[in-house]
Amino acid sequence: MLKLSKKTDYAIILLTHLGEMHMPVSAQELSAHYRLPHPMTANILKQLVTVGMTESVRGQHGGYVLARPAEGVTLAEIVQVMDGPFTLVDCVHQEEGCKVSQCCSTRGALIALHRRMEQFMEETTLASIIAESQLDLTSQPSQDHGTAHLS
Amino acid sequence: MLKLSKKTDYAIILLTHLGEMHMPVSAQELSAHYRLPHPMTANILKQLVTVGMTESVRGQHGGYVLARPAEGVTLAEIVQVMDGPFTLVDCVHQEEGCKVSQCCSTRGALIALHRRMEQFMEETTLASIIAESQLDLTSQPSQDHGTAHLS
DNA sequence: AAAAATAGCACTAAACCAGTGCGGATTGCT
DNA sequence: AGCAATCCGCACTGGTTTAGTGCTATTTTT
Repeated sequence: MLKLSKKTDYAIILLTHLGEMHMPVSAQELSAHYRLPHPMTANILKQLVTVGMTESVRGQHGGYVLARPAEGVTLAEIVQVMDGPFTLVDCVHQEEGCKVSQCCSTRGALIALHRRMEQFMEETTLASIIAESQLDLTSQPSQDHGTAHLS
Repeated sequence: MLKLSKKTDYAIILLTHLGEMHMPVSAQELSAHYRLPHPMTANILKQLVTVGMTESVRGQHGGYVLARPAEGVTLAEIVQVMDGPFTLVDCVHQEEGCKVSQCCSTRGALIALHRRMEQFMEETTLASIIAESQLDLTSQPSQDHGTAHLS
């Protein structure tokens, strides 16, 4: 299915939240705020620590902070960490072409789509997500979830 | 996982092939040519008939043909038929916003990515895939028919 | 009648996803 | 010192999806 996994989706939401804060936020708070199952939230945050995207503060009033500025965290990286390497179709990463390359006409088109997605995800950072959401807040409260700013 | 299912991938390949031919091609021939499991191939082609993308010719020397000109069959449609509706994240299709919309900053960016992918898939037709592959043909003398991991 | 092909079902094994649980370590507060 | 909040690391489970298989019937050509 051409779909982000829930874990990836959650990770994006959580990281974006951390990017807006400048003090540790606990898994507890995050799961309550977004109504996500607490163990899920905790697992995701733990995983993000192990790959160096967040840092943790232990003990009471502890929590998580972004390990790097929000400008430096791309959507591509988040997807890669949570979902594994992005591979629209397997042959994208088979450098010498698939085994039936001389009769398969579709590789070019699929790789083109793959590249476009990849590029968009590379360009989109937590900072740009935050910036866009700020715009929406000022213009319209809830209709017409502003789209095109990133396009 | 952000990936096309194998069935979708196979469908694209098979339809592209049919788009290049102008006579019925049997499931037998197709599965042999691309080294795909025959029952798989047959199932996919049958499914494509039921949704009106291909037509079948029964009996000896029968097979499948495109039901419509290759210009009118989009990648979006194929994905939709084989994989179900394209939904990068669930909230893309929740018109009134997700339950935490007022605190979720990420919807805009994900919808932007979704729209881009959708647009590319709408623009890409079997005809354009075929056209592109014709260009590549000028430089591919590979002669390897090992296993068929095309996707 | 035999052969080649599609039609329509139903089934299975394996992988993956989403979510849960628990015992332990670390820190802050009282 | 003791307690509570919090992170840490690992393992487990139930359910869904994917990929692939099988069988019987029907249609058409030779």
